[in-house]
Amino acid sequence: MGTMADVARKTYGQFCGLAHALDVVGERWTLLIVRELGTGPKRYTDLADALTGIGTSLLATRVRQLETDGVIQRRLAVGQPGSAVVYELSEAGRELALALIPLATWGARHQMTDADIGREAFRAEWLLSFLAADLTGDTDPGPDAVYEFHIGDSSACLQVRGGRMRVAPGPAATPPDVTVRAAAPTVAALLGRQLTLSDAVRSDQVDISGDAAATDALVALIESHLALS
Amino acid sequence: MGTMADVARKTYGQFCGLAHALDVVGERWTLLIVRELGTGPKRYTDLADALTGIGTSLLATRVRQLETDGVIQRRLAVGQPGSAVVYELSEAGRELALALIPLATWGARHQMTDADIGREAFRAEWLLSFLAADLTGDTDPGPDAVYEFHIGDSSACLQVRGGRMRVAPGPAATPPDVTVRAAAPTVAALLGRQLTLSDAVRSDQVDISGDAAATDALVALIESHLALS
DNA sequence: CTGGATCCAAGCTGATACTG
DNA sequence: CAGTATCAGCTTGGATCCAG
Repeated sequence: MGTMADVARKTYGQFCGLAHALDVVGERWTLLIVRELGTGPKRYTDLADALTGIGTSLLATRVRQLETDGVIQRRLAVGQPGSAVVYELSEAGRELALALIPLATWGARHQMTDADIGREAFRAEWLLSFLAADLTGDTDPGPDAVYEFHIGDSSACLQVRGGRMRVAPGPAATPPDVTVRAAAPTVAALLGRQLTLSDAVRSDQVDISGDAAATDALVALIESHLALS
Repeated sequence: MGTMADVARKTYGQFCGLAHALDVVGERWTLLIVRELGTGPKRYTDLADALTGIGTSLLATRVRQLETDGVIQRRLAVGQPGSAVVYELSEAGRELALALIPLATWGARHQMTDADIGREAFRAEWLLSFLAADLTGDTDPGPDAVYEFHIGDSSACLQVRGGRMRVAPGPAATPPDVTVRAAAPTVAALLGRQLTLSDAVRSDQVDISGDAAATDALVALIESHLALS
């Protein structure tokens, strides 16, 4: 008789785009799964690890539902060590991830204070996705380069290539052009405008090293991000 | 000892804009309340009426929480008949409403089929907000005019003024320049591209009457909306 | 008209155990 | 590694009735 999981999902029952979107991605954890997959395919345990508190059972349910709704796809990764199955966004899922950027920006501007950073989980790629999203389109991203960030004990990298920015979790695959190091509270102070980037660099709270031209471009990018956020 | 309502709300505990946004507006019904207030201040019963199924107790809870989070404001309406208290979006709330447009657009494009319209609740302003949001910026909205829509038994109007569009529920306060009438399934067929606007007009499934120049502008608006959606 | 109170059902958390 | 199964305890949500 199967698992009997389809007992008619609860919907808002409204002929409205927002209501239909929320019928699919409005439950707890669902949009955070989409966010996680926004920086590339991930395995089940990667998701479980990033989403502290979700519990294996609920994660399995959410992932299954997102798959049947066509937002994500299950795929058998090729040639990788360890187990093979990864989840990745479908085309619709990638569009959804883009549609979330304004919401995330709103949350960062109105609901996120630097006081939170001490108590909360933190991943460098969460901030970088942000910076990248904010700057895509309106700003010159500078020359092609790979920037590697180490914020607290989390690292992520930002690749600029042909005028487009891309974020990936973890250290860069190839040696980065620029490496940035900072403590999480320092980043919080920057975001909260208690500290300027130039002051942080001068006082060694932020260390930026590598190719000079790329460094200058990165500083300009970050400063324009801070200016408009 | 009061109501003991503040027993530490459940949060995702992540230093991330999206997670913080969802901490505030991620619970069931919350974003639909924001959507409802996006077309102007509403009374408690207006909200309860639009949000079929929410239940009075939960609506009160949500509204209270949104108020303490600074998304909406309670206000005593002046000189109106009946009871006085209305809810309206704060500045942060208006920004949130704008941030929801891409999500609503995604839902409409990927999760909403015309087959739903028969079973679902429907309000003309839900569609119009959409059209207005989609077209703001990139398209010439045409001359100043008031368009009144009657779709099924729901009506709403679209005001174009100085190049800006505004949507309001219900019939227009002043006599409209153009009146549009259609049945809900006809609209669904248009959205689903089973029917073109010109065919619908020719076959009297859609009736557009009023000022000729404004009518032409409206047809152009709707067709460009349908083209890009 | 604006909610509060209440009761029951459904969903989520957290922990652990187990399988291919 | 990638899940499924279970299960107790708690939190949310739904539905109905009631009060200022």
